[in-house]
Amino acid sequence: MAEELKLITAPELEAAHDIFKLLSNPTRLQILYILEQGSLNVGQIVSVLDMEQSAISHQLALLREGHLIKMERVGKSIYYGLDDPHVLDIINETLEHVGHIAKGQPWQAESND
Amino acid sequence: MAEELKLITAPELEAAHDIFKLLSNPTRLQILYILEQGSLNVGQIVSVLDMEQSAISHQLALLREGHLIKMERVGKSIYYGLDDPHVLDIINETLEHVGHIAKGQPWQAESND
DNA sequence: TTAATACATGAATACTTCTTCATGTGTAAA
DNA sequence: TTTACACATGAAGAAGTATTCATGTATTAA
Repeated sequence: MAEELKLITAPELEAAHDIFKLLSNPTRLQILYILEQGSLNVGQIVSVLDMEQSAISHQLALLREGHLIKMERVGKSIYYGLDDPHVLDIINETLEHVGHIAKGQPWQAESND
Repeated sequence: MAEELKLITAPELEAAHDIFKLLSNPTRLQILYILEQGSLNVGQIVSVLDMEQSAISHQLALLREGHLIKMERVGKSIYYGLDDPHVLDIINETLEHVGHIAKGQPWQAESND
């Protein structure tokens, strides 16, 4: 009957779900991607992504609540940086994965570019 | 000014978003997790996850449209299997990641909270 | 203290998603 | 050709999500 199937445990499922929910948004993906390249303040993130400050702040709050980023006030501005670099491994692995699809290439044989 | 920031390209962003959307659901995560252990028909998936057949079928349709699973009819039943084993790497990496959190372990043994 | 800057946050709205219920479709057995 | 079984699919409602608008808060300068 093949009843020896393993399931994801409830706490792991919930934690994984929380992470994937945070990653399932283009704005948050870009924020994490650029923060991997260095900490930025809100104004810089806003201008790089060319979005409204309020929209960025709301997304930053979600990422902060999920412990994926951390904030640090410096004078009047607030700098954000990655708090959990490991999630970038997940993002980058996914980007490599979809890179092949987006370029219409087969699964392996990345080669040039 | 740090204007040499790299952004995720639009097609990659869209593709990554599509994948993370599919992964940001507990039912779909469990489905992918058990299908990694072997192909199953719908009735088996329903009984393992203990959910309504219609709910499972809807989620299977989404995973199928996203090319993460494939179906094969055998008699009256339809068997589903992974179509993109690479996404399981992403899921498993995430599960390992959250495993540490769920078990209350530090990221790299920084200090004992 | 007042004003300006940088950012956070609550409310409202449009949009998306998940589940359930009802029904449709394909296959096999009678 | 009926009937039963296994599964898909459309519609509807509830719940969650993202953005905008308006406003609040912390910091610095005047």
